Amino acid sequence: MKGKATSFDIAHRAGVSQSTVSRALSNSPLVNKETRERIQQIAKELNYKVDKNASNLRKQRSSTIALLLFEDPSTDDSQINPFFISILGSITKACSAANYDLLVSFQNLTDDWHAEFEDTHKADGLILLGYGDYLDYEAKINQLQEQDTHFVRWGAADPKYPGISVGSNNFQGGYVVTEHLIAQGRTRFAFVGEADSHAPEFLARFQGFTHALTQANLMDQYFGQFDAIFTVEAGMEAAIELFAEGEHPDAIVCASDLIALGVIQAMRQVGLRCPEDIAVTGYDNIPIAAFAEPALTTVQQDTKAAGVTLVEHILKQINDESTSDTLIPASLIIRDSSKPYSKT
Amino acid sequence: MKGKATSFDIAHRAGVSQSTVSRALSNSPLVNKETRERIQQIAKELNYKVDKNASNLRKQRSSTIALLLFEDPSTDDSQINPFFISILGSITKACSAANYDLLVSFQNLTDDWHAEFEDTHKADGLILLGYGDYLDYEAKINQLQEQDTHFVRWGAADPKYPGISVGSNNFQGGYVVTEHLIAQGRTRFAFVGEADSHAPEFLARFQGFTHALTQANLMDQYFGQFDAIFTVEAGMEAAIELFAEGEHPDAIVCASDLIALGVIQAMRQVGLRCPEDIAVTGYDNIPIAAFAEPALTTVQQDTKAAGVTLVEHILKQINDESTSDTLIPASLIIRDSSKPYSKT
DNA sequence: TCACCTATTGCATAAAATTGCATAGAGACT
DNA sequence: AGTCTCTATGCAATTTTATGCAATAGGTGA
Repeated sequence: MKGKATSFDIAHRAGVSQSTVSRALSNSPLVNKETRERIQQIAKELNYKVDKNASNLRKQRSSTIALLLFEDPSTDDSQINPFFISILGSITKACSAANYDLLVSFQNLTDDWHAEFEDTHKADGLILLGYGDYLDYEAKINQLQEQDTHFVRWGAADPKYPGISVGSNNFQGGYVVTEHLIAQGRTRFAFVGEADSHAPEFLARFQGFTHALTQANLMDQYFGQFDAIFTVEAGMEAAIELFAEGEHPDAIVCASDLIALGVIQAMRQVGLRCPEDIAVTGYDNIPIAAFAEPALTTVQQDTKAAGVTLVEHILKQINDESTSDTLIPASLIIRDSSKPYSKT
Repeated sequence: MKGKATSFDIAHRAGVSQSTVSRALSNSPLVNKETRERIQQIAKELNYKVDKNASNLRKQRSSTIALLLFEDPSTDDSQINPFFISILGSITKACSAANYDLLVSFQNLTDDWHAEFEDTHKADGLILLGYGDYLDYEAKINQLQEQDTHFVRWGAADPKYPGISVGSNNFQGGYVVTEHLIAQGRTRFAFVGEADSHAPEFLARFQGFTHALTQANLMDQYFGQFDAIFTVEAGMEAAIELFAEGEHPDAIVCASDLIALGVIQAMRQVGLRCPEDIAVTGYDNIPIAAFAEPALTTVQQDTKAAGVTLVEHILKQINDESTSDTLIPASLIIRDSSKPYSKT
């Protein structure tokens, strides 16, 4: 009774060999239905659970995947991007649906994470999650590839890096929100948010934005792009700089919801109204967006699909099936901050 | 060369036995310094990593702890309470500092999680995280206890449940924020947020609130407590109900930041100003709180300490040291929404 | 010289499951 | 009866590491 029961204990009680127990518990057709049920019954009575370590050791796979989250070291520890949290939720669910466990690790970029997980058989594959240039660590990615480690990374496909990626279609997101503003009658646009290779997500949104403007022949009234990292403060500062120019646009597309909230805050300070004077849009659909004043029009990334797809891809790799880069479409959420003039 | 190197490969190259390799790599003093260094050198060259499964099997412990997050099934999948996310970040760091891995699992309350982790040797201990009444599942907690599973739960100490707990001092948090408002000259108080055993955290905040009022002899001007779950919408609805009574308080203490934002929203709709007419305070210090209009006075829970303490406790249990329930103090963050009348 | 001690190292085993191969028994067909 | 097939089961090897115990070598003191 003392100590956990092993398959031998069950074998003894059932009067069969231990191997039969193992087979019965994995529902092998090799064992007679009645014996199987009897064994399963005894296992339940003894509250038996297979020892994962022994099982993994023998099978040479761990039924575990590791999630490595790379944080922007510039931000506060505790302020993890809510977007990743949301993906995290959907990843855990997809994993448990596939009977996989999930190891989570928040990395700082200096760790030698590249070999730790699959080499030690702690995990069968890795999911790499992070924004922007965490993949500067090209050498490590290359090493993963060389070691035949299974991994998927979050972000846009990039020929610079080996391995496959799953990402959100930021170009399309930037495009649809701009298209929407144009349809509402806006013509003089500005974009707030970094738009360089350092922040590829923001850059893609910006490119979708300019694509829509070009298509609508509005580039001659383009007000410009103003840098801002993804915080409220940065949005305020960028907007103040923008308004310092005297004239103002009638629509501002922002690279994130927090930036947009900062822009609206700054507008309030200089006496501009949203959406009457300037329409403002965000990106991410954070919980507060619906309750901002005015309610924020924004673009929502499908985090559920993102998580599920990431897990699907890594499982395929583990099973030696082929996969390819995937882009997940984003959807427009229309609220008050982009209402047309006429509504005033 | 093919396949990962094992300790036998190293033993072969170093011309020693496998046992010596094992000892050398764990820095055992039993092996000669030079041999040890030579072996470590070879291990590095071969890019050798101990197989966790074999090691765990032999040692009968996994150096892994499991984090079980219980969600409120009523809320959206992807909207995990940011407070828990923040704890999650600090837990992962505390774990990796202690050389433990972290398995994360989001549970729904129907799973039979109670035995899955420690029984299968996937983890040496469990951290149970969740709000309110997830512990209704008293039977399962009791079973954990009976099985001698190591676990710590988040929340207030509660004699009803076995096992130890680590929690935030919600009573003290509710008390200090109320005390602050009193010091600012407010006298007619209301509280918005559920205050029953279903939401023990909110209840404790409420009790801290009434304690402060009683101490200051302000209970005769008490406006009452209005139910609201932790969302913006709920806050708005509760405030509307509150204002329907004709007169209004001059201070509203809310059980969460989102509720407070809803209350302020509702005030704006009926033409009441914050803080000129009514001071409003929140709880949690969510990222948006500093940038709300007005900036929100709130109470911040020390998530870093929370994570570290949870991990400390579970490690102590694993090492058979004794631990006891712990309460972590919260701190007041003063911003504009609680400014005194005089400032108007 | 012998007994004994110390410092290292090797041997053998245990940890708990999975799985290829061998085999027993039952039934069928010649 | 002999052989063949098929199913269900058992045997034994395998996975990799950690560790108690034995063994060896070299030195020391009586």
